[in-house]
Amino acid sequence: MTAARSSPGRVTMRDVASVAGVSTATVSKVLNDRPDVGPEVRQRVLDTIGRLGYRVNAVARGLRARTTDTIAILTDDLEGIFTTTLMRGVEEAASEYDVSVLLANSYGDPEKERKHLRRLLDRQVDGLIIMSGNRVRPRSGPALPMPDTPYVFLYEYGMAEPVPSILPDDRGGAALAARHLLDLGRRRIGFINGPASWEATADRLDGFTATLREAGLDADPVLVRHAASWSPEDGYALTAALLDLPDPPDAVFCASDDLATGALAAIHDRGLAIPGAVAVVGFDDRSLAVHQRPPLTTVALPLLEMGRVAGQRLLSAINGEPQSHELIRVACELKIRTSTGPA
Amino acid sequence: MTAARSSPGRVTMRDVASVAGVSTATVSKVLNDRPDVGPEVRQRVLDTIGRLGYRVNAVARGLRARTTDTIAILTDDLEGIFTTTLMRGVEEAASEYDVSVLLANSYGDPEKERKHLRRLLDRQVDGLIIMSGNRVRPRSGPALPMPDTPYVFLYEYGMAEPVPSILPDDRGGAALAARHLLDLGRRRIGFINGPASWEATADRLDGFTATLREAGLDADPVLVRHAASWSPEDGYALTAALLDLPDPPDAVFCASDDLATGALAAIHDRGLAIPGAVAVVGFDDRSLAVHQRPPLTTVALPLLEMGRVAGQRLLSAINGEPQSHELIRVACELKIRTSTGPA
DNA sequence: CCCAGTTACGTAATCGTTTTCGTAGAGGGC
DNA sequence: GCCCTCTACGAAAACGATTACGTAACTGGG
Repeated sequence: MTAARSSPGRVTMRDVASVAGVSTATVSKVLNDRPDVGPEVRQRVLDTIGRLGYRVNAVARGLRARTTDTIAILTDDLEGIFTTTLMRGVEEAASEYDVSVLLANSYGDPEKERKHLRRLLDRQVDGLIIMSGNRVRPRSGPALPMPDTPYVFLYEYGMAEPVPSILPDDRGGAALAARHLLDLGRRRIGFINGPASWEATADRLDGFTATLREAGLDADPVLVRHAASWSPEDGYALTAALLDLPDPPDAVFCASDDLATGALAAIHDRGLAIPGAVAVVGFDDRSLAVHQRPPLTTVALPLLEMGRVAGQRLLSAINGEPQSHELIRVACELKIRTSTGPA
Repeated sequence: MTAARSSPGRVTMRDVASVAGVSTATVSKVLNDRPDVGPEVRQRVLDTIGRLGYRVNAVARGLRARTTDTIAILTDDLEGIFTTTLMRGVEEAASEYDVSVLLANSYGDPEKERKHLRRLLDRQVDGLIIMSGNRVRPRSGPALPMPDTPYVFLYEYGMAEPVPSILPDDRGGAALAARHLLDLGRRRIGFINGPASWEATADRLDGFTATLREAGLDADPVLVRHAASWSPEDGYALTAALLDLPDPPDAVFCASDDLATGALAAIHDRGLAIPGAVAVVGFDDRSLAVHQRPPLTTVALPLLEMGRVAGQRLLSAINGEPQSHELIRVACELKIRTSTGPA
């Protein structure tokens, strides 16, 4: 008279059906909130489900319904600084829709990437988030043709052709920094940009100069430098060079927190006050920014939000909404700390 | 005469079978390397698979074969400092066996954790890695009963009852540090431990004192302190207190890199040479360790290896090998940098 | 009172594999 | 030539759900 089970397997839909005295079709309808099932039968089925502890088998459901409620994140650097936050955003968006997230790490090895991709497609994932650190080499879509599987590129620069993709608003972020410094009364603002080979640097430069121009003052070309790398050492050297100028800057905007770290050191070593004599703004908002002395004002990459947007966009594409191939830029946020302030 | 497909769906096993002039059973046998299929038929099937671009449907296979070749990582802090490296280790192990990894993040919310767990079990994952930051509250297994699903706890302290779990060898790691300092000729070694509420601190203390005792000198109780937190500030304060002693230490071993960072600052502020007057060893090997001045000698947590071991252990349990409930400790490694050295 | 239209449920096909048997034919020992 | 054992394959039944369709019972309008 208890559960009608004897085999060691999990309790299945047929068990529920037979105990509740209905057909499996009805049980399925109850589970999926179909309208054509009476209230008392529905309740009876629900009760039996509870009593037997029935849980749907997502694999069987996936086979029949041709959807797995699973998306995958394909990354080439699982340990990258920005990776986890991006992933968290994606996971949050997916969780809201009861979609699970598969993880695949390629280490940047194209062979491994293809292998993972094949395996994911074999697993019938409903969609794909393709993510990597800032790669420079141009790409033109997934490594494998995926006729029916939607995808979104996340934080991936240098796409050769239009694909659905999510990037930070580098231009707007740089503009935020410039306007902040202008608002504080700084007028000679230096800009230490990253290596020109990085696509983001062009936008950051553009946002910077455009904002100065709007304020009526042209960016002094001598105050704008491209670093050879993103390292603190380069930040140090280029800042030192700026300070040696006959007409040195009263503020330095760096295109990364690492560069800004070097800038802080250079200014400090000159015996100049921060932000008194020279204000400093970074970019990225890595955790090191807040631990600088003084704590670094910086333009935060909206990583969490980018991940969320990527997830939402992918899920809406999965749900059949028309997939645009446009590039979406997510706004950066200025984190004001003590490395800037009234002169 | 080309592919026998007209419907828009993927090419299926039946298509391969009909084109190759065999039954689906035979195709399946070829795919799974069963012995009972002749060489010429096998080749013919293989060729057709290649020509049609057939790929197995893992969902259907999973339904029938009752195994999904998927494990899940359940974490409560996706953005934790140690999390990604642990995950990478798990992913590496899984990849070797062609097993995919599902990711679930609970933010430490037990309700969310249960919800995720239910969903994962519905998805018929073959096994579970349960992972979190160093949690203090005692736990006694998964949040939900999982009759047939193997699991391994990874980097989870304070388990109330024996469960399969993986931890770093805290005792051995501390011993490594102590022996290193002894070998360098240090004789008055201070130990700044973490909060006593953390299970790891007892083992680290034990490894430290045991090593001193083996060397014939007892640890001076006055040189052993428990910090109230793991913060650099506490490291600074406690180190300062040790240095103020009438008979101050010639080396300080800290139970975390953060504590050690504070220790370095305190020693530096006293105008004492590092490692000349006082040597410093940390614990964890976070990336900040190498960026200290001087670069910090530290006991590295074997995170990657722990992840790998957890993955391998889980997979072997999945493959039917008897699952022991013992706790496995993975050896730490001493990273010698310049904060230690000849006196 | 009849009949078309709902409503509520069941039947059975189906999703794409794996796997258990069954069996035809080849081969071998005697 | 008989029987028995392999070998190589196919037929068909799962696996556990979803869903198109069929149909009995009920409804209400005329």
